[in-house]
Amino acid sequence: MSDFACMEDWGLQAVVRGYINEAPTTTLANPNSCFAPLSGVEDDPLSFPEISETTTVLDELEKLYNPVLHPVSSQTMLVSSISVPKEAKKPDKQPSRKETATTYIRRKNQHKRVVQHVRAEGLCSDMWSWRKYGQKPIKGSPYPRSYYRCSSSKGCPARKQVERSHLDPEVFIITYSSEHNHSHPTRRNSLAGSTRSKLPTSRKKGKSSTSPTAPLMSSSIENEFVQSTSIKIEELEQTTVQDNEGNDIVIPDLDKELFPCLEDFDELITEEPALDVCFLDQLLELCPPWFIDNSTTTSHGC
DNA sequence: CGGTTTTGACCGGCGC
DNA sequence: GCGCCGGTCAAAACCG
Repeated sequence: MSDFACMEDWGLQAVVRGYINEAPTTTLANPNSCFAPLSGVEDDPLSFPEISETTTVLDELEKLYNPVLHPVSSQTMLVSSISVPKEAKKPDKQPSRKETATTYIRRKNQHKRVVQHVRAEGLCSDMWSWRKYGQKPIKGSPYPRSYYRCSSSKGCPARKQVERSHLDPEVFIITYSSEHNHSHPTRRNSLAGSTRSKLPTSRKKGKSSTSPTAPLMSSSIENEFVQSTSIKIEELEQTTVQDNEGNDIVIPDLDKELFPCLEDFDELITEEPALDVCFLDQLLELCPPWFIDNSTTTSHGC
């Protein structure tokens, strides 16, 4: 029986609110980082304003990014990424570091971190290949956290942490740290070892299966998503979404049609948080003149 | 053979 | 200084 059989009813705001209520000074950024290497955004002075009142801000953000998020959502990417400021203020009278997302995030290796809340089926959020190098039980959460490093290139400092939200097991919290020092891989290096049995088989050497990390979450399920990332991305030649009237709209492969390389696309979406304007403005620059001429001023029809 | 996952041990930061 | 805890290492096993 699948762990995700009942994973249908989680809403965007529920996820984001749940997080932000715990971390009131978080900053939204990079909402469509589905394609992005998730470079750190807290250094960017153009980052979104700080969120204090989550409900209205989130409502507006949702409206703001609807045109962009909808295609992303259709690829099961659900929620924007959240960047935690490097110098998270120590809240007054906060019980301890283990209580909030902000606190446990601001330990060592704090250069650039981007946190995503993604539903299980949305874990195909990047095209890098990752190698799991550790798993730890996290205090306060029934689910362990898995640690991945980029295996696309030797020496790549990129890291990724995946854990399930203890608030809702449907939601995976993905934390990226550091940046890739190489270009996007076109294919995974190897699939060897990536399709092992989901059920934890007893290890031959008598290593105890009573590890505190073992039964808490079937990491093989999580790994399956992580490993299938690049494959799923490769399969995304087109994306079909529905407009307000329920008509299917085929979203062209922007990477292939508009951007000479993915890095250009990454720069666009990481450098310009105000996607609804800046991103599309730059997009328009890349469009042929005849296309712009035929576009209305408000539709951002690209 | 070359890649992966698993998992116990170790290290270092942080709070008390 | 001590203990807790998160992050990483590394050996062993697994997989194509």
